[in-house]
Amino acid sequence: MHTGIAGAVSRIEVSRTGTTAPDSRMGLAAPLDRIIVGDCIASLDSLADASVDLVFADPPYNLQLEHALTRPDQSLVDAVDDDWDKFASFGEYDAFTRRWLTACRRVMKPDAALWVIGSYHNIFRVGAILQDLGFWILNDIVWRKANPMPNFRGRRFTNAHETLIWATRSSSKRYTFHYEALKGGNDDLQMRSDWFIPLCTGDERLKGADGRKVHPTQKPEALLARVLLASSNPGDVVLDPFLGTGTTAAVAKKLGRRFIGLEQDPGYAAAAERRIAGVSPVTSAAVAAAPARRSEPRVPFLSLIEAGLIAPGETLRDQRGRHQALVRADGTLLLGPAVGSIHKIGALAQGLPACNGWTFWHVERAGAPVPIDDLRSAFRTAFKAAA
Amino acid sequence: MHTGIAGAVSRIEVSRTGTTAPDSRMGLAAPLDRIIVGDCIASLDSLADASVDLVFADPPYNLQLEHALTRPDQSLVDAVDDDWDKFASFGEYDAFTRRWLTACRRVMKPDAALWVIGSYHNIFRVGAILQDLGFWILNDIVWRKANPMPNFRGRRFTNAHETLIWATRSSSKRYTFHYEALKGGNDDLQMRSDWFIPLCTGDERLKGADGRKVHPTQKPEALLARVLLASSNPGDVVLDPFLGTGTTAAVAKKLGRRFIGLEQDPGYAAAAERRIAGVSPVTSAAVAAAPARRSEPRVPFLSLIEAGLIAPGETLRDQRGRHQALVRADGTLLLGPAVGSIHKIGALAQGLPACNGWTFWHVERAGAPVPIDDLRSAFRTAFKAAA
DNA sequence: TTTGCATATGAATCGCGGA
DNA sequence: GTCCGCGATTCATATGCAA
Repeated sequence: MHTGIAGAVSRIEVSRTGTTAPDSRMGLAAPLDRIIVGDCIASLDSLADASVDLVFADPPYNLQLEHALTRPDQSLVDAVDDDWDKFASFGEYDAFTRRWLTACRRVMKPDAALWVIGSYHNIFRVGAILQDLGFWILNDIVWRKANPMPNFRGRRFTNAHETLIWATRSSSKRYTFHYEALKGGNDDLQMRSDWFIPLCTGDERLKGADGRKVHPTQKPEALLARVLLASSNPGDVVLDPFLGTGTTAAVAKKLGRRFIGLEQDPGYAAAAERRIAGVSPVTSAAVAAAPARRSEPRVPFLSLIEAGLIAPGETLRDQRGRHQALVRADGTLLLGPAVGSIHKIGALAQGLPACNGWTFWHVERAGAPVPIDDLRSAFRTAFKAAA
Repeated sequence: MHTGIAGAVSRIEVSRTGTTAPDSRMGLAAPLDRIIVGDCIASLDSLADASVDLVFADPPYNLQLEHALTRPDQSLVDAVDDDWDKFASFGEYDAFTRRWLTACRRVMKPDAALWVIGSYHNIFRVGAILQDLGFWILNDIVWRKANPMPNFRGRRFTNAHETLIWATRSSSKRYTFHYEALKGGNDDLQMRSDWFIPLCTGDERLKGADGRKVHPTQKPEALLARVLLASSNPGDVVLDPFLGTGTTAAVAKKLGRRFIGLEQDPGYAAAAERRIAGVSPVTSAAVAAAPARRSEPRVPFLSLIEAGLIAPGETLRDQRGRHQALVRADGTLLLGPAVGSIHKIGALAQGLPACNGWTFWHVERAGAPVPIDDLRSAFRTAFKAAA
């Protein structure tokens, strides 16, 4: 599937703004916004420990595996025990998978995440090995293709999807996920695990001088964009160990992320280089981190009283006026004999184990109930303006 | 999760029309249209070689739940915490998987096929072991749930699908696939690998005397119907090694297939028996693929950006140009310091409690304002076949 | 009878930061 | 590292009761 593009390239500087990442314990500097041409494992081994925030991998389909699988003799063997000779090709693919995943794991920061995309030929093996290595699967995602190639012989279902696995380096709880941003771009409904995205065609598809596609499995930029928007921040370092013609790098540049691209094939790397050079980043306002409720500064309820937004002695009620509590000067609430935080007293009032007091309690303003969360927002706005 | 159903049952005859299959090389008769209560492996070992045409397996998923989960309203999610789903390690789960798959393989006819359903917790392991044992994967199928449980903490994508693997016993090319029937039931389009089917709820869901669900993971009959119609013939013997409350058997009976059901739990088996007794086979003329249910063609605003119909950084305006907002790369809008969906920001701009962003916002095309709803229509038209 | 509101629920690996 | 408390978080259906 090679075209006539480019010759031997040992290292390609992709961007004039390329810099290096801070030294790590290994004392090596990671080359940012560049493509490293060479063996994937060797290139990974040259990177510093804990230096990347996100990995996106589109690993190769093992040709040897394909060849071995077409052998006609498997039906003759009534397999109960493993026959090494028979499964040698799977074993080789597994060993390769284990090597590159292990190498990726080393260069990932502790809270980094990894994405892998594959089809039924390889994704089950990749997923099982991921788990064996200690990665922690967060979701499997289905890329539903808008326009898949039909099954010409009519012997199977149209292969209309590919599978992505999203996993953290370990089962530690911290990872990047822009939940609210994705929800906001989806009619205020949380984004599901099935994504409907067209194939990479038309102008987006890289063509050689002969008009033929440069790479057989070029992924759509829309797919990478959703991955990067969901699970990385502007400025994050995104590593693609099988860069191909550079979709990951192009989208990373467009969205204000840094990238490290590894590619064995100089032709692909050269095509990727030219492609990336032509990418203009979108404006920072279009990609700047959106304010998430979780990351907003904490506001003690007491601050609202101190700011005069709520008076000591006022009565708080729930939306429908079924529960009420008295505001004390110290920022606690009084309900019968009980004194406690807005959350504790809200939970107590409803007989529930927990409660978000900010959204549960209301004060009366101009004859209508106003959530105290609105007062908190006003406080934050005023505070920001003052600061 | 047991209900008060039934007591000890050693073998349950489900149908008065039950017969036995022809003797095999092992000289054992397979009990047809019956449920065998007992250990799955032992029961499989009691069946004759090469005696079944199709296997459908819904094995334990090995879910690894760490804590109780509550909905935002503090109600408790009734999770799958049954003993039968607990395994000490991946290694143990793998060994279990290898045992039952190997046992199934023996009782499958040479041209028989097998289906397994699972989630990301187990399906990668199952798929890899399938391949190791010599099964030949034909497709992986995605069951897209119409009404999945949301992700209550907003920490991941909604887990909106499960995966099925369809595989033959070996790489032999012969297997049953009713391509034309499925195509006919799908508006004369090839049936794709992503199926949109609702959860099993309402009257179809088996309830105990206490009104609670009998089985935590009962599958929808529509799913089994599509599987059996696609990959089996009337009169074929369908084996389910994890019958549960009998969906496979009930659909098999309805569609004129024979079944062998294995179930460890006498309570589940008894419920299945009663259920199956109430099933009437449909006339053979009516045994055709149920029309595919089409998902609602909801289009995320983000998809318009991904498709290049709107560029990140563009300005949206209302019809008369009195309000404007900036399009962000993630499909949210930016208005002053506020970031939110097209609906939220539309409402904010007008000072209204709600707004339909699709009709409110416009982009400029050829010097004239175009509602973004028109772009959505264009997107739908371009990809309507896949909805 | 119809309409509308309140409630129930589904295979789920479902916080985070400061002390 | 652990502990503790704040406070963030849900969608499509089905059903039952009230008006």
